[in-house]
Amino acid sequence: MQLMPELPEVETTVRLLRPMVLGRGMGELRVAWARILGGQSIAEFQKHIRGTRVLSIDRRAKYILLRLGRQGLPAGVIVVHLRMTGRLYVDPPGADPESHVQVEIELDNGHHLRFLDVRKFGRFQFAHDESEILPALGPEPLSDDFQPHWLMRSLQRHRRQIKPLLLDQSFLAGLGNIYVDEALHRAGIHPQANSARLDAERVRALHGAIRRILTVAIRREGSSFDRFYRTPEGKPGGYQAQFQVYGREGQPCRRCGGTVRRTVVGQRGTHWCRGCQHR
DNA sequence: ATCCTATCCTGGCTGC
DNA sequence: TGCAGCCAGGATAGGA
Repeated sequence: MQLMPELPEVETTVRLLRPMVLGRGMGELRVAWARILGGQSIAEFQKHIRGTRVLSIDRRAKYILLRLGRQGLPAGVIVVHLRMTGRLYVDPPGADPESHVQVEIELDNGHHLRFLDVRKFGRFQFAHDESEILPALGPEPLSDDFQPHWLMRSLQRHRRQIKPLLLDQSFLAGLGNIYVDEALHRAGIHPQANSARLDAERVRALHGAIRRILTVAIRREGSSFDRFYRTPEGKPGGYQAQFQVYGREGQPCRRCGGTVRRTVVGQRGTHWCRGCQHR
């Protein structure tokens, strides 16, 4: 079983990295797997970042944005996507790099910003402006833009299976397979329910479930099952202990006692409870 | 508009 | 025990 970093894992990464990178100067770049850079050459990337400082680090959807400046003026941004097995962290001087470190940048305090990615699906890209890289993204589920009436209208505008729709980052930004399964279970919605047919009560429940689950998961510093997701401090997250359905195929539902099932919906492994979730 | 498939990758798992 | 083959899984592109 894998863990793909979703909004809570990316948010945790950003929060823990912030004090380690803010204001730091960017030095020598080393790249093991050039395709991680998304087509840009190592030399170009190095030229762009050399002598810049980190002005800010933020999250948008599942992207990490490291904004850079030179003499206080904006000088581009590094856009990182962890995809499934990526980790971004800072090592102190002398720390032995782990295997699968694909990109590292020496910082002006001798530490290294390291991007580790076993499967190499992640991206670590430079752009003059993040708009060159970020695709169209829906609202942030923890922002004020995400309201029940917005969700109701938007669900009705589409007529899609609810799970693939919630995974669509241009619809709503930041959810992935795990938190969608958990949110649908909490809201009592079948993963294949038609988005346009959910009544107002279900939609309110879904809105509340998404907010609640993401908020608690961030508080727990995300979820980890295996060696993949770790916070930048190297610790596993703690939210996996709260999973109601994800990864619990064949085990009893914690709410109704029925058996948690696993099926495939929209080409994704999907965990749900027939007793709790209806179309 | 929506859905489906292939692609990118590697480690872990299954089955023999 | 060893090994070949299968599979997951986010995002995207291209075809139906």
